[in-house]
Amino acid sequence: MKPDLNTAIQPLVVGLNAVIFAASEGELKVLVTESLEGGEPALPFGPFDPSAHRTFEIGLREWVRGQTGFELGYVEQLYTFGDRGREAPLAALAGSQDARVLSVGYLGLTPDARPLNNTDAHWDSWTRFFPWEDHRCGRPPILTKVIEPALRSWCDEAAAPGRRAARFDRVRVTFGLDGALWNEERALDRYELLYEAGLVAEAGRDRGEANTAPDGMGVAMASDHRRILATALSRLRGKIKYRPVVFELMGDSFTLSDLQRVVESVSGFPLHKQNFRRALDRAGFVAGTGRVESQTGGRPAELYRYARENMTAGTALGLSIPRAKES
Amino acid sequence: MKPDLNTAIQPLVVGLNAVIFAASEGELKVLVTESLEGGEPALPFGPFDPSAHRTFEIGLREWVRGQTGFELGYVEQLYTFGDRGREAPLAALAGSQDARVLSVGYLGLTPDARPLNNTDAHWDSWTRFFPWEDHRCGRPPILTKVIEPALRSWCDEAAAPGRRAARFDRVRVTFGLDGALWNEERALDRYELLYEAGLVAEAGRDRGEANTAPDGMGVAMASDHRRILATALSRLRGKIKYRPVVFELMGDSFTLSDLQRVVESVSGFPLHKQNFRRALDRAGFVAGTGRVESQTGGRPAELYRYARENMTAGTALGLSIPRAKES
DNA sequence: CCTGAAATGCTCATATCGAGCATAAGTCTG
DNA sequence: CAGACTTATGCTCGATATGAGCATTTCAGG
Repeated sequence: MKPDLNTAIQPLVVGLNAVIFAASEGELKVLVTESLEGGEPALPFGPFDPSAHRTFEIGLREWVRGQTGFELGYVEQLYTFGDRGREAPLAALAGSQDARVLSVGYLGLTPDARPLNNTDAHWDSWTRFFPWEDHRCGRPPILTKVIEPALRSWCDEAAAPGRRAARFDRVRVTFGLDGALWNEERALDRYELLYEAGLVAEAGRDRGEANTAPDGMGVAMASDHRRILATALSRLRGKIKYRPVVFELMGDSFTLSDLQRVVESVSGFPLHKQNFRRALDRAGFVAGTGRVESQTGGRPAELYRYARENMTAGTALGLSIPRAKES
Repeated sequence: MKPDLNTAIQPLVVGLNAVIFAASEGELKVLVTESLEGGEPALPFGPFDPSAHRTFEIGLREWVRGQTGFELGYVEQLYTFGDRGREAPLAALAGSQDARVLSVGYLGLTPDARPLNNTDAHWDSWTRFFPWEDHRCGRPPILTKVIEPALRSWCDEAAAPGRRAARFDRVRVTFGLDGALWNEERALDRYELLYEAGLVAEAGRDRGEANTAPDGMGVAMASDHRRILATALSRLRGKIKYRPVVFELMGDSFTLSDLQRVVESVSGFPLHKQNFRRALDRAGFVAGTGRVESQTGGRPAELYRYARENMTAGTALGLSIPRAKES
């Protein structure tokens, strides 16, 4: 086990990918750019310049500031993507056809979808890319009508009966079929399974084959960006339950319904309002400000703020997500 | 936001670091090597060769197999470390003094601490590196006698009173002082705080200054390897609660006490035996095999196995960790 | 056969969770 | 302006989960 660090033979290029989420009007939005040749939307992507940046995070914040004109708040590293093949569309841009492109994905959160001083980029709802993940108005029809049957027949395509059973079991847990529960945190697993089954456009594209994806399976993204986005969504959905990160998406003051709408938009599920509020103040996450918001269409709602000061206690740091039964 | 991917000016080298955990005799062990010049133990480290390896994970599994002669089971990416300065001790080994070294850290789990066909590497208990994290026999004396007072005076050293309060608040939540609870998942935060406060040997070493670390603060590791190890421990401690990963550390059959000892060794806390068992079978994680283990020193214990088949149901995927009061 | 050591079984008070009814306080409509 | 409608907010109730600890079982060893 002696370290034997050879200098890489194939050139390596390292980039930074950012999945930047913001909430606007109770919807979780993601920053995407549409400038690539292929016409496919992409995530903001920037080079990592080792001579200029002391750390990844500093580099990331710097080019986000430069490109969009705003400052990132919460930032966390997601994953480093380095599979061969992912570079093809990007290496061309880098000018070095033969370079292996690694990219370090970051998740960034910012309170509201600010206007951008750059015209290629815009805020887009994540549901455009993962329509099957949005259960706020009940189980999405695409799941029942298209995805389930397609996955079942994908299972049957497997050669051996054992492999068929294994495939089906995976489908079952991942998509919550036949009595299993839909786990919103499994967004990445679902995307990967759909990719494997050839049900998203990237699958055919990456293999240079014809597109076998049905209609309605969301918008394909450049390179493996939709996978990175799925990683970010999964991570955010999980994190929200054990760290008070939602508040990074909220402004200084908000109504509890605003907060609930954002959490619903993140998790993709409708929540039980009263229980959500009970959990909130049991945990001491928020404090009332005394002011009210009257444009609610009903009784005015009190404005709350994030109670940072309470968070130092040994209390739970996560939000409970009490799902409501139906939309 | 046009992608503007310059080829890096400073050479980049990417390595893979593995934190490989195994359980042996109810203790969580980590694979370390002692071969570096500095005399400091290090984590297994291998080059990532982009021309040979299609993915990081394949590369990792391959050199672990080559170096140690065994196959990794569960593998998960931890974090990519790329701060400037971390490379100094490693670049020398790589032969390129000026290269920037990134390393992708991986966590690997394997059922038991197998003998190695390589003599530099050996299995070591993690407690050697983080003695303050082991609360199985009560709060470790080093915390009360050394760390707490040192951290309190570090807080007082801060210039402004506001900064003092901020420091203290951080210390308080991180180390569970003054009524706050000790959260075992914060192992990384604790290590980072100790580093900042100059209480671990790496702090002085990295700044080229004298060692200000008190005795008993665990064994320093090469480069930022102790930080990587802390990352892995934190991740494992968290993961164990919401994915059935402990079983990756167990053999085919085990007694419930074996399982409990491993969980205790991971979390660093003694567990309430009866409640631990109740939680286990409520979740359906394990199934009895009918066989018994008689070398227990008391009533023989039934041997159990991991009930993979139950895991497909929509049940909770995490282990509950019901702490016992005292050792 | 008695004793100590674990393993295993069971109970009880308390906290938490899921569900839903009831009331309050605005806007909107005729 | 009254009544309908909408959203906010308060509260209750039964089902479950959790923390704590007592009791019983089943072995090894003297």
